[in-house]
Amino acid sequence: MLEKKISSAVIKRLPRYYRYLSELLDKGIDRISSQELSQQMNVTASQIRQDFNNFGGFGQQGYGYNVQILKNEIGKILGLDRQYQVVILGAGNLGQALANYAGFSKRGFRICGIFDVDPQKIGKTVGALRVSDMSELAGFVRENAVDIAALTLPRAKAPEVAGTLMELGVRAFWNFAATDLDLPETVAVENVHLAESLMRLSYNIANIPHE
Amino acid sequence: MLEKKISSAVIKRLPRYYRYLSELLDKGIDRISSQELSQQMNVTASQIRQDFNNFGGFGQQGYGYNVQILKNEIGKILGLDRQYQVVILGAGNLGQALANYAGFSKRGFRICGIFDVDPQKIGKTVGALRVSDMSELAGFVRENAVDIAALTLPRAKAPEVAGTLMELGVRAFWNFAATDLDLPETVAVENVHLAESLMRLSYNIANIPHE
DNA sequence: TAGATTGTTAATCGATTAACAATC
DNA sequence: TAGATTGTTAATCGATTAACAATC
Repeated sequence: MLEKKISSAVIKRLPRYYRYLSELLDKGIDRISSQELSQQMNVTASQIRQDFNNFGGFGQQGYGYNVQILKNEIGKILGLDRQYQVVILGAGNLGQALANYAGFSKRGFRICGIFDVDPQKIGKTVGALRVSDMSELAGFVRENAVDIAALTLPRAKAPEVAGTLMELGVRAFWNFAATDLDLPETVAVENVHLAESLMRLSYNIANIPHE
Repeated sequence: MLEKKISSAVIKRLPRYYRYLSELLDKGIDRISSQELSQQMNVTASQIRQDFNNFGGFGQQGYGYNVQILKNEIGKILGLDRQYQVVILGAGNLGQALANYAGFSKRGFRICGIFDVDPQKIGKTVGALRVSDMSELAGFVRENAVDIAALTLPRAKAPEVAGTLMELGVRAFWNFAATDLDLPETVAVENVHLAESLMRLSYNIANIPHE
């Protein structure tokens, strides 16, 4: 790709735009200016226009933005115009919660397998799936063109399992394990470190303004 | 407080330092330089020193940092030197997963209640807790000095429940609902928007370098 | 003392905001 | 045409990196 590199600050904001645009659409609003949107989202209108213009400008002078078009374009940028096959590694509480969450499949993220090493969990039903033995993983990944692996297993096991998956061709990791994966640049890693999130919250408890 | 305002870029990095320092300590390493730490964490040594110096400098020239002391200091900054009473609002998959996760209580976050409106769920056992009826919430919060509310309920209900909790004196919200809460500056809000995290991952799938 | 490494100032880089000409 | 609002350039602000004097 020869397009200008988009800064990660911009990418982080796109899903939030997408959410607000979806809500506007649900309310039947089909047109919005950067000014109005900035008030609803609590950001500057300037930033909104700069962000959208990274991708070529979806608005029209004197009019604003068409909500449906803008939402679609941002969806395409985010890769939401296709399906993804997702496997979950680790059938603990969090893995089961992800497997049961219907919202993901609605957005094109199809959870097609869930794996564990614990004989107590293997065979158990989670949502529409049956928990498989980790030993069946390699065959499954080869047969099912898996796009994304969600890692909801103990942090000690995460790097090794991620490495195996990478060798099997998986190119994206949604990492819930409390460790950094340190994979090559050619794979995508998105970390969700809940413990770190909770620490930021406790920091803010002690530092909220005016107390 | 008269201390210099710490930028949120710094705060976001503190929990990761804390994690690395904990791991070093587990390995029996009791001393580290910004240089060594920078290599392990993949950041610049300069940034590490700048970050720590926001809080007064915990190192010693010619020596580096004492891992135990540094970890303790960062822990204190993050507010990890005390206990927090946590209630979970919404006993769905995610609420149950949080309630069952032992790691939080190890760090001083004591989950003391879990609430739902669904009669099917009320009375059910989750970890060591029994799911309570949302109608008992007000009394419970008043009696238990609740510090943090984890919101794992549908986004449509989140703002109203958060408002109620705020009136009851809760000053911190760990928000898993796919919406912005828009509460006053005097309360702390930490958002965990899993759907947005997944969208960033799918963006990166289409934009990993060299493909 | 000599060597190492911090604390801190200065330089650079990047992101955000402001301003306005272009244009629907 | 007149008014509105974008796209885009320029100005500002803040965060990161580099450099080095202070000091253990």
